[in-house]
Amino acid sequence: MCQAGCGDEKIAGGQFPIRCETGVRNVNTELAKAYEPQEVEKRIYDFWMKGGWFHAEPDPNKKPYTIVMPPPNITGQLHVGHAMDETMPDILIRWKRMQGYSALWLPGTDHASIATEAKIVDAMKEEGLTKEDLGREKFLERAWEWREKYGGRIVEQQKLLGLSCDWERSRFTMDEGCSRAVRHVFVKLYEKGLIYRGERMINWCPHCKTALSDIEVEFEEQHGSFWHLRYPLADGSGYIELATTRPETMLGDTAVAVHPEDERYKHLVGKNVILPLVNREIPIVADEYVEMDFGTGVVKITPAHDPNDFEVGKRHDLPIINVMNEDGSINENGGKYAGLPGMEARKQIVKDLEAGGYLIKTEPLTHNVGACQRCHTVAEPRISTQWFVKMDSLAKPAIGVVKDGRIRFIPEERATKTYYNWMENIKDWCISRQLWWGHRIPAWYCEDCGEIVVSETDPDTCPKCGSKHLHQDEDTLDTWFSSALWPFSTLGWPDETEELKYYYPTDVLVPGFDIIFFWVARMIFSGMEHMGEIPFKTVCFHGLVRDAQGRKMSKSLNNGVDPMEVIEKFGADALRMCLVTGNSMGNDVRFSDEKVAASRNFANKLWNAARFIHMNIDGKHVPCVLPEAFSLEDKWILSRFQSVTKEVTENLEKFEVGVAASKIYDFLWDDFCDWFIELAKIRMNGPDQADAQNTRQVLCWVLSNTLKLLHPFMPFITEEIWQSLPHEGEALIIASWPVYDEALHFPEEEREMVKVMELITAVRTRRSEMNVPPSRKAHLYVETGNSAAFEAEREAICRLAYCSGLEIGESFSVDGAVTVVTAACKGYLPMDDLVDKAAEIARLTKELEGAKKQLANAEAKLSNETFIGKAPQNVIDGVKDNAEKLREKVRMIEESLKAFDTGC
RNA sequence: GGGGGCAUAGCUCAGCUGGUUAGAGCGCCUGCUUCACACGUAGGAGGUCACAGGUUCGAGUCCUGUUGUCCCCACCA
Repeated sequence: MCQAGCGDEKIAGGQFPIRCETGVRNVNTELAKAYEPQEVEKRIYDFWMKGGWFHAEPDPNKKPYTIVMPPPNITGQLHVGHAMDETMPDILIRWKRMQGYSALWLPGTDHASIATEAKIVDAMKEEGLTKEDLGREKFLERAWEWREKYGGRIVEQQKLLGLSCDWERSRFTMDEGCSRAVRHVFVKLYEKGLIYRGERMINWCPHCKTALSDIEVEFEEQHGSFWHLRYPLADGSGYIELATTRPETMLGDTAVAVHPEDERYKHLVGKNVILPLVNREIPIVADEYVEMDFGTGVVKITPAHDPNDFEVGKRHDLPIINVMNEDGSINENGGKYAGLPGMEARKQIVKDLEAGGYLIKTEPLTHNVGACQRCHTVAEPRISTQWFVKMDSLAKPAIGVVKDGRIRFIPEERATKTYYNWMENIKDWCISRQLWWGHRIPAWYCEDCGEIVVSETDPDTCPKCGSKHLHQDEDTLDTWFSSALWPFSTLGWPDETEELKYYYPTDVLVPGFDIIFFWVARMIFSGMEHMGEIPFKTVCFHGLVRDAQGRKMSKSLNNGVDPMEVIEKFGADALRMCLVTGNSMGNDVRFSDEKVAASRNFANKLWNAARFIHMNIDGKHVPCVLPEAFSLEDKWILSRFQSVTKEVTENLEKFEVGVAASKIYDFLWDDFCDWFIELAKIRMNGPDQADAQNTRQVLCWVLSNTLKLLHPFMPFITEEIWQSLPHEGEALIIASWPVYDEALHFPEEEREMVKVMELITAVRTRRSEMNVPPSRKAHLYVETGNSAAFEAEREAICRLAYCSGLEIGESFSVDGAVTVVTAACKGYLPMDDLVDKAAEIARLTKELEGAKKQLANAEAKLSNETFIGKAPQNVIDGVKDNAEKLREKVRMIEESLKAFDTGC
């Protein structure tokens, strides 16, 4: 309980004493010298949860501010990339919440159809089970169990990171509402003719046994072979030579193509060749797709297993022979090779070709091979019946809203170019997957009349023939089909909820660059199509988090960083701060323990500043309000605080989160701790009780308000300390964000204080250069035309510049003294025994040269008429001021040198 | 093949629409058992802002080219 009996209770277990409105506090002993985040973070998070401050409701008196979380996959646990995904928005949300917005930070998880299914299949393998053994229903039961287990774990980890999400509104891409939205969209697009089913060339993963969209295929450089083959002409007049990287596909060859202009082969066009091993007669066709310069200029055409060949096949009306099973093995069309797995077939076919004399040579070749994004199995192009979204009409408005600036990308140029490039060349989106875990396609086939029924509700009868024999399409939807609806499906769409009206469109999205096509682009066209409105106003792309050597984090390198370990070791605040300081949007970030340690040190610095203040206010009546009267340094720190408040707010508005963080860091460490606290010590130990009290109040006020600025970045430690200081209001998380106050801006006093600080630094530097220990004090004479600031800070100068005494005046003549010169004054330190006159003269001469050079520079500028004519006034004034200072400095140095000459 | 990023101190990186003397963290060197903090404090060394041109009164910043490096898209069998 508070000594003053105000009844205020402490947040259980805090290291600091009770919080208290009156400012009277218990005297605290035995505070840990180093900040220990583990205990604090847990307790503070509970405190926030109990306070209900993460929850947002539509409120007509407030402006909405919305961020939806990129839903992490439920495949496992959080990695440091997620920490990046989530820290940035959490900073923005906490900031906006403090600014009084109804700030909604909407979390959730993604069912991640293919990724999750693959994991479950792997896990089942260990039990010796396959999907088919279990059957669809049992498999889905397992999947939901998986979701319970891992979805929950992710949320726990996000809480440890300090995310201030509205957990009550947490969503899952396969929950009831999202599933309804998915069906609604599917039916709507189908009815508009924007979803169709058809037989097309698609990418197929033989391992996952499903179709993939184009962007789910990643090209990897592989070392392979280039087999040069000879196909005999049917008329026995010779051979035609060609080369291939996939000899097994020859089983499905239905032609050989050459370029129509190729003189070497013109005479052969129209003739036939005998396909070796298969003995099928296939034509030689002419097609411009063939590049004359590559290989022999002859291409074998396999329309069923190559997208280009498929096109050639269409142009020449070639038969399509599918020779591959779902698992990549050769099917019955492969004759004697039927049943062989792809690689086996390749080996056997090469062997047989060689034996038959059809193999000319084998060359090594590095080429790009498409692989499944999930399992990295080589993807096979394959003809198959799938569902597609027709893209061209959807892409147009999605390009438009970025072009006209309704949606802004950051970094702008880089992101928009990438986006346009993709959107403008977009192909139809293959959305069906031969998987079980996901949204099942809402299409039913009538077994009697063949009618396809696409419906939001499960149909009983065929609307065409009335048959009851309907079966649902076996396939599920691409996992991104549901995440594309995330910004509005999570707000209740297709219902017209209050939330949807209030919070949509959302404000910012903070995704990684890697999902610009998968997710960002698709949300944009979905938002436009279904809501008629953009899904978000700004997209801030962040870069990749790399390891200390700059390598991509990957399982194979085992260089991934577990954010939970980092939090355990350094604290969540340190991790969060580390992820944003010194970074700019869109650029990759290197992660190292040293970097987190730097942020941890900052937390500790803050902790100790608070500890110092507690040592001075505990047990005393210190309200956290500004005093009536300010000293020079009070005005200086308050004025600095105003500037920082203004700048940090502006930086956040421009999403310059890294710059904002460094400004708070510098202010707190350099200005507040290294200068203001040091100055405060003098005043609080001095005889002037009123001034000592004022000092305490200013210390409290500045720290308390700086905590507000820092809170979005380092929420835990700031809340902990803020609660321990005299404060108004329940919690820092809902305190008002500081607003720039002109009444507390003192530019003149700031400049005066800087003069004093420059003198102190100059003296310290000179002493340090001469290796004088702080214990050895020296008298200081300060020569200045304007003594007010130096007089006001007399005590400070003595203490911080290690003076035994201080005299301030217009002119001194001091023998055997070390001289320091700043822009505003000259100081003498009589240290006869330490003064090496020759060295002093050399040093002063060097300094004079430097000053003269700078002065000449400035004067040259000022005498340049075009500069005066064209440069803005503030720049000219700056140069003028600087020249004036330099002239004074030159004069003072010259004077000192003269004194040495005359020996006085 | 097309597009883009990056190149600034020993290392990792900031540097907004061009504007006074280019900054930070870490590392390094030198003082300091100063009554918040050695996860500290006070100083110091260290940069031709990749290279070559150009625009401008003025360029780390804008333009062109060159080199190195990384990424994205396309996918020549």
